[in-house]
Amino acid sequence: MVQNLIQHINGITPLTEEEEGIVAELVREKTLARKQFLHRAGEVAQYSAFVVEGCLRSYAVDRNGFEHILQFAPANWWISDMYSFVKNKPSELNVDALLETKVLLLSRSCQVSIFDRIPKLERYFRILTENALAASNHRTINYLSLPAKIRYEKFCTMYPTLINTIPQKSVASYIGITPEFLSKLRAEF
Amino acid sequence: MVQNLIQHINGITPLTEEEEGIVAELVREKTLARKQFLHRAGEVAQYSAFVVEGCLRSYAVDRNGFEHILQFAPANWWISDMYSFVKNKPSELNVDALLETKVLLLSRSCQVSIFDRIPKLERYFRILTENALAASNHRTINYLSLPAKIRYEKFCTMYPTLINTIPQKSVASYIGITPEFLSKLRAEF
DNA sequence: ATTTTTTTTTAATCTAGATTAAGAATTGAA
DNA sequence: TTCAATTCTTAATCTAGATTAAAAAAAAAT
Repeated sequence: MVQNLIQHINGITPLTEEEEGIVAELVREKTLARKQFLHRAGEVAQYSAFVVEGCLRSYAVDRNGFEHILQFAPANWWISDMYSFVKNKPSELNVDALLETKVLLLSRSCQVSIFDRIPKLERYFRILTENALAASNHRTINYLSLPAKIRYEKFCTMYPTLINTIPQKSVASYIGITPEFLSKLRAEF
Repeated sequence: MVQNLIQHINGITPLTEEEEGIVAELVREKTLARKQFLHRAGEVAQYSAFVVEGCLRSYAVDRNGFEHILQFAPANWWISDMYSFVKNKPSELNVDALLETKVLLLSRSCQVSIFDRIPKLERYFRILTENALAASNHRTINYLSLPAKIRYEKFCTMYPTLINTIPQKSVASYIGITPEFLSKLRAEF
């Protein structure tokens, strides 16, 4: 389990064996059943989760009860409610499991305290956050400038694995359309 | 000029006088005329810019020639094409000045090399990037779950200063509607 | 295996917001 | 100032995608 995370970190900022040991002590393993929540809207997000196996999602529920997915996290991705996690304030996102999922949990206080002991980890998270921001910007531009059909096609090429593992209505929620309309788009091949 | 940046950094990770001196040597001052480009789509973004005075914007141009604004940067904000700046690849964004604007430029190579000498600066940028990602996530959720009228109202309360300094069509572009439709929304008060 | 729940499809109708086109108002440049 | 360019408004028409409703299909749970 922890080995997956260490490999991921080593791919960005190689650690010494001692540092690897410290990382292993910082995180806590957890298995989430399908539909089990990691974080609920209104609470303060205590943890950021590294997905070892399975898939999580974060999403908001609007005033009409519709869900809007912000992020999918398949294996080797981090997920949290960044706003809540960083500001230590309650926020609007839920995080739950789309499938049975194994995660490693890192609390914000652990994370922040480790940055002084292992600056490499501050670098690791700095780089991950830069990448996430670049990806988020790209998504925003897509959303502003492309019609639904092309957003769907791009989703398929971007997340080929997810297409076959998560329900189609989740894809619709992520790309910002209704499941009925996605069904219609797919019917046109 | 540089003093504005140093104050901004000190608000997040206080620097020693020596460190302040190093920062001052790293950045380059520049004044951009209204409509002057800092970065053009298709080129690699060499610089991240800290706005001292005025306002920049980043935007993409779609296949029909329409502009879609990703970010405004008024005083005390950083702006760049994060994807291009970080990956050192050409990207799809333009950055130009909405008004005459004074900026401080920091090259990626300078930035990265300074992280080893002054880890506080890596922390500074890590925190800024976390905040930017949280804000970007919030915008995505708004875009997925709120109608145009409410997105406009939120924009007005979020950026009260901008409303009176930038053209209304730029607001429309940012919130993802046409200028004609924004005009119609405003007519309903 | 059977039942229940969830997901997907289809189709008719509706609407938020786009498009097109002109004129009016602002702004900026010379 | 005056002229040219840009921005804003109004109004008619159009459309991508939403809504509503039901039935069909698939997946979970028992």
